[in-house]
Amino acid sequence: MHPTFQHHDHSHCAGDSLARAEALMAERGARLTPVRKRVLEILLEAHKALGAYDVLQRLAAEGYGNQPPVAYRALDFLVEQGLAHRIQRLNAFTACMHAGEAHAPAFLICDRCATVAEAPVAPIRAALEAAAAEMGFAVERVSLEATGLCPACREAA
Amino acid sequence: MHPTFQHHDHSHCAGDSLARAEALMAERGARLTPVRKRVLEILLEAHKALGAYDVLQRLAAEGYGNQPPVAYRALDFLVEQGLAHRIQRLNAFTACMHAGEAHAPAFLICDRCATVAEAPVAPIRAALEAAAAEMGFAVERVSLEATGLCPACREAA
DNA sequence: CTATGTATGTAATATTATAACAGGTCAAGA
DNA sequence: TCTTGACCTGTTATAATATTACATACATAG
Repeated sequence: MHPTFQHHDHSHCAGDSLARAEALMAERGARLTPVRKRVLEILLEAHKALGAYDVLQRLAAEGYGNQPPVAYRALDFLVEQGLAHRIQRLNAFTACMHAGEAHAPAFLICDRCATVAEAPVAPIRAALEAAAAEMGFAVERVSLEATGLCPACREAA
Repeated sequence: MHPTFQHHDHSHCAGDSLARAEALMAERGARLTPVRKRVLEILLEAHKALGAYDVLQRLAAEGYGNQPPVAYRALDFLVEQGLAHRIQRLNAFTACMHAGEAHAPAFLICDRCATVAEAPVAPIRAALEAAAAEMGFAVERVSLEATGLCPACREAA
């Protein structure tokens, strides 16, 4: 089974990711400011897709600004930097589990518990780009999102 | 080059699709009422993704209801019946070019002109399902959307 | 220290989508 | 024929998501 769906010590993987993010940002000269860092932590802690307003609520509760742009800006920054992904289907955001690894993510979204896993699908992206090229279309960005039931919810059902 | 991106007599392909849609609905005992039919026509005529409110505006101009649910309900019906697709990335809808054919669509969305083409990617879906299955995840629905430049806009740029 | 670019805070508003209910249409069965 | 029930349409109201515009603060290079 994929790690995302296993029971695991969550504070661990969150801590690792955070450390990696800080290293990456330092390397790039990008600023992981307090708001941005906190937003990333929030996403990591949640370990599922959160809406911008969910994030905003938590920020506000901690003394950060409580207007939408505060959340959206931080989230946009994280997405640009590859530290988070936007899940179109859910109008929501999730922390990236492979920051810096240059991956072509596919998302598996559980309809029940809203857990989001990243599946490895580099070959799929290659196939799509080939098909598109044949049609004369130059692909820039791909989003591949599947809904269904994760192992846990599958058992429960 | 793919037909969608070629210059073509548009009223033709729209007419064909409409006829096919009517046949399909008759076969299934589903009701392609005037609003629904008109919405499908609007999508076919536009030949690109339209937002629900774009559709609504045109409906209202023609004497149909002018409140959001009028558009959303018709669009939802068309999507359920496989006569249209929802493009998550754009919060928009487009007529299906292969109604009734049981296809797993991938969408190629031009960043410039917003034209949307359906690319044939059945094998891709199969690959994704296999990868997901290995992780214990049961896929129900997939959306695969790529942005980039269509042939025409590519030349223009 | 001060000019510059970048980040944050806030108010206002735009865009997308749904809930809840009333009335109309139509076909099947009493 | 009349009634019933399913479904479609219309409308009001509101929720949820996202952006624009502008003011303020903050870091840092010159």
